[in-house]
Order: sequence, then structure tokens, then C-alpha cells
Amino acid sequence: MLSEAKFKTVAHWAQDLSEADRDLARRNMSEKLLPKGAYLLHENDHVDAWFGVIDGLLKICVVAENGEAITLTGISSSGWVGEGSVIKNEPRRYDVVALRDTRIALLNGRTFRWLMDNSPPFNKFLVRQLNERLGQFIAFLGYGRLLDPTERLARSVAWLFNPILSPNNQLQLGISQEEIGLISGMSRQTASKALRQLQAEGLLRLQHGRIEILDLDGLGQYGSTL
DNA sequence: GCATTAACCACCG
DNA sequence: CGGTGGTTAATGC
Repeated sequence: MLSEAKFKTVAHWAQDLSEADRDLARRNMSEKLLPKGAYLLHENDHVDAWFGVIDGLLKICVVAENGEAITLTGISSSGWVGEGSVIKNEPRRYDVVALRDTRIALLNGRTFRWLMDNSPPFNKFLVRQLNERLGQFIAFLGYGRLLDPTERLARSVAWLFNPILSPNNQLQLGISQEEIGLISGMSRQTASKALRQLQAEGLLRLQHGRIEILDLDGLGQYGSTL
């Protein structure tokens, strides 16, 4: 069972559930501490659970045919990941790695599916979450490799702070510029240059190993072609 | 020309 | 000290 405080921090979706369902969810949640660099999941793992980030940062990545590791996106505090495999009872199709020490909440698959079968508010949340992620990947297809690196990075960073995928209101995150580069699909040097330009334009502020967002909408629309 | 990798080094915590 | 980030040189698209 997860403590009330951590549950409240991580499971924003539970606010809309009935008291009994919220209780059921909390009783069936456990906690796990991942040291920096540790894998929460490997591709093809069969783990029947859904994962929320209490604090810290995860990255989702896949290994391409040529062996290259491709980072797709990051999951920050209050973000949830892995519902697809729980719904379909399928093995995982990506790796999940902690970018720094990260505290995870786990909801077991049985409880997840029970909520799906019995709680309309939970379903409403799921549709919203899946729709938002679909929007993320459709947008990603649109960017392709066509946009300017600064524009691509601005959008990747904006997704990291998306208020639907990460409903906590935090606009600061401890993440290195190298990792921002990986998430944005570019080298550390190019990411650093893009970040400094966005900082100069007042959209964000850089600190050592940390980024603070000043204008989330501005980042999401940066370049304005989409 | 612009991005990438690799290397070097200075700075921060 | 280790991690982070600024810079540069060589190479590729």
C-alpha cells in the first residue's frame, strides 16, 4: 500500500474516482526505488503492472535494427506509463530506464483491469491519456527530420512538461543537456546550442543539470509551422 | 554549411 | 571527485 501523501502526488487521476475505488487503487499500489541508470523494464518483459513516477525521471527507448539506442520520450513526476501492455496483456515493446534516482509507484494489472471494467472516471482518464499520447506521436511524425534542431528540441521539451501527461504543475526538472539531446534526437552539442538560443529568447532558463520552463505554450508552438 | 563523434578541460555540486 | 557543459578538430551528409 502506498502512503496517502505519495498516492496524492503521483495519482492525480484518482481524484475523480469514488472513495471506494480510490482506496482500492491505493491498497494495490507498491513502491520501488530505481537508482540512476537502472532498468524498470526491458523490451519483451512480461510484467503485469502500470507505472507512475512519484519523483525522478524515466526515459522510454527502443533499440533499432542497427543496434542504435533511440530515446522516444521522457516520463516525469506524476506521469504514468505502460497501460498498453496491461490492457493487451502483451510483452513490453520498449525499455524504460531511470535517468536519475527515481521513485516509482506500481499498480498491479488485476486492479488496473478491475478499474477499467468498473469505473467510468478511470476510463475517462485513460481515454484522455491515450489520446494525448497519440497526439504526441502524430506530432512527432509531423516533425520528422525536417524542422530546424531548435524547433525540434523546443517541442520535445514541451512534451516533457505536458500538463495532461504530467499533471503536477512542476516547471523545473533535473535533466542533463545530453539527455535532452537524446530525447530530442540530436547530439549534446546541438542540444546545448538550441537550449541557449531558447534561453536567450526567454522561453526557459538553464541551470547546472536542470531546466526551468518559463513559457510552455511558446515552446510547444516554437517555429509555428504546426 | 551544418550536424555528428570524440576528445579535452573547466566548472559545479 | 564525478557529472555536466563549453569548446574544438576531424569527418560526413
